[in-house]
Amino acid sequence: MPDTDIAHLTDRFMRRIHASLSARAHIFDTHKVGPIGGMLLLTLAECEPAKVQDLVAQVARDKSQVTRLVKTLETKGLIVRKGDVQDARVWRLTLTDLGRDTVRELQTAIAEALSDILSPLEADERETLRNLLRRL
Amino acid sequence: MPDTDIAHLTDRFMRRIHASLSARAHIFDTHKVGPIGGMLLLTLAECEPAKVQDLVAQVARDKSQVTRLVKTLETKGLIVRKGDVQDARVWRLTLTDLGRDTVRELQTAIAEALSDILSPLEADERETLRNLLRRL
DNA sequence: GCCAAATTGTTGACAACATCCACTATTCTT
DNA sequence: AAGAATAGTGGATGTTGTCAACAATTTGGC
Repeated sequence: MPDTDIAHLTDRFMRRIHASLSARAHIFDTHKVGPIGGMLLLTLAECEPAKVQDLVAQVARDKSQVTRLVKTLETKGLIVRKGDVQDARVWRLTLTDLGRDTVRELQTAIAEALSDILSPLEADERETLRNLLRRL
Repeated sequence: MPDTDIAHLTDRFMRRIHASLSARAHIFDTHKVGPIGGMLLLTLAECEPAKVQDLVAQVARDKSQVTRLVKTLETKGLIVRKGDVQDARVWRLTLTDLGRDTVRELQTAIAEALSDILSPLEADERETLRNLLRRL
């Protein structure tokens, strides 16, 4: 019963991250990728070459949404789609050089924002937070 | 730098809560309050009688959005607005009996969803998670 | 080999949510 | 009393989320 407020606290935490990032979006989001577009790029940097389905699983969004975002990212020249040789249904997504640059910018921006927000926590506390979240 | 994934993990966590709740929304959300409408009711249950501004601060949303949600909650008969005696600009928001019932339903629904999602954590671990989040 | 079932990605339609800005009314400051 | 600040409302617009339908392809049983 008292666990209820965890949802509220998490929401507030997420909102702070979002606000902090969009506040300086004009600096790093030069391609107007948006929050979820950024997430896609970041996860793509770890799953490369990924299927659309991989991204769907990672970012936990509807596949239709991912499809559309992938399309806009492609037209912006940040990623490329190649047909898979084994399965004609799937597209293999990879980052372009431009996309990789964008990923680096995103990573430093997020790191800055989080080090700002997480400042009240010590290093080991952040570690336990990360571990707890990872186990969920 | 390695703190970057905390944002991603938190997002996934929040999405799981949201999905778990909307999956059974048809059971408890009889008045179609929606996620943020529910948040407003829950926080109102703790700040009563609250100003719109209080809710804005608590749920970290734009005030115009809160205004509109408050209006729909009022027309649904879940809350009532009374003019403040000391400050003619502010409205004092209170829950109706119907609203209080809804809050109870929401609380049990969220408790169920969270006990589901938080099941991999022990009780003391949930406690530390809550404490860490609260300090942010 | 064949067919039903499942999977992958795409698209449309629409609702919910978010953001920005302007505006009125009221209070506070000095 | 004048100007700045605050509370709440409303419009306009864009983004994100959800649902359902669809074609193309693969998979598994028989």
